Amino acid sequence: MDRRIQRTREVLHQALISLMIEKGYEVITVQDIINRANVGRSTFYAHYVGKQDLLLSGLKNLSRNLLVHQRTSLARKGSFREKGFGFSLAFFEHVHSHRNVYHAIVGRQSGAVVIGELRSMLAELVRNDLKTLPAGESLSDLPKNAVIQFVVGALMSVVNWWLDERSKLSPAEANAIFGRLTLPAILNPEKSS
Amino acid sequence: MDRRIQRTREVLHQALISLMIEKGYEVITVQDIINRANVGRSTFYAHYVGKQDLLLSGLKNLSRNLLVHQRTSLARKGSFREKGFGFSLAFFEHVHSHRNVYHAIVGRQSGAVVIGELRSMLAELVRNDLKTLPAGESLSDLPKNAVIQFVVGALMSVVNWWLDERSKLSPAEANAIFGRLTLPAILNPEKSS
DNA sequence: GACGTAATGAACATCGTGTCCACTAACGTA
DNA sequence: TACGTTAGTGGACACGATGTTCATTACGTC
Repeated sequence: MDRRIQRTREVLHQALISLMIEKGYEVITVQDIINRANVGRSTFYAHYVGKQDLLLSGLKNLSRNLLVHQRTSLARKGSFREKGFGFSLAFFEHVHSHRNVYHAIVGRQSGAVVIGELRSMLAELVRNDLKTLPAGESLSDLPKNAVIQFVVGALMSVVNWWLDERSKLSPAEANAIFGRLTLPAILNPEKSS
Repeated sequence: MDRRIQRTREVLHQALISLMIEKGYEVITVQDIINRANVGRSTFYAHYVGKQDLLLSGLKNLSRNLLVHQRTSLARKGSFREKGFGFSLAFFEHVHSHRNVYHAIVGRQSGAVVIGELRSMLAELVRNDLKTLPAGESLSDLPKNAVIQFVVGALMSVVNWWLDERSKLSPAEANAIFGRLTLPAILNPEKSS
């Protein structure tokens, strides 16, 4: 691909991210972005239809990243009960290393779009993980979609809290809390031990 | 209070709600609202600073409503374990009777603001309810704020799913699912029976 | 080095915003 | 009922963001 295209897209993404950290996604205008990126107006529209388009194209990376982590985790030995969700630790680590951006995304004043996109991304991962549950190991009389939405909501909530607490805990610790909150509800208690 | 003021505010609220049902909150403009309400532009700005202000003032009703339900529930006899959260059934019922609006609010394309407001409202209620837990009856080594955020997230998730499923279940049934998903995590299992 | 494509920037019409003001209508009260 | 007060009206205005167009220039690629 033409280097000019790569450079332009890269600089636009960087501009968006730095602006999100400063003021939050919602209030950013296309004008802000092209000013920060030092790019012509018509150039922007030659690549993206608007700021939302630019944002979503950036989330593709995250998505690919998490899918890889999930796959390696699923490949490991051990039951679901022992491992928990395969992607969640990777997610907490990703949040941690990009916590500036996430703070702008998840917190107040930002990102119905982003959050919606994140949720449907995570829902996909949760659905994958739950598929590996042998029949009888889960409380399967709960509607599956309800469970998936529940797990995603719990994950977002813990992340939200974690970021608000200035991330005093490590990703692993936060992930453990997530597990303790969600696993009791979806695992069959009698089968334990 | 002057009748003209009451009428103007009422008609503006109605306009906002009907527009939210039609197109979702985000894309509504002040122009839309005053067209629908048939009210002068300057009149709108004499009452509210923008569409968000109008929206939030409408949420006050819901908030008062839920607080009342919670108080009557707390007054009833019975342990937390038996009753669950005092406000949640009332909330599911409120969602059910205004499901058109909630569908526009919770679903895609809408309401980072509304959702944020809802969350902090619900967080307040959850915090109240958790205060009634006698020491030792809960898994208190989990950070309290994490638990609160978790419960709120779970509630929003179940509501979200419930609305997406076209609300085939009754409010009571949805509330039961909510209870089964969240209570196991926050109640001390050994103390049961 | 020549060709093709990307970037530029300036111009433009359009739309929503928020404010202002002189005028009119409706209200509450004495 | 009459009167003073307050709310609503509608048109005008400046401003800023949007999204498109086009002729021109700069840059990669082969």
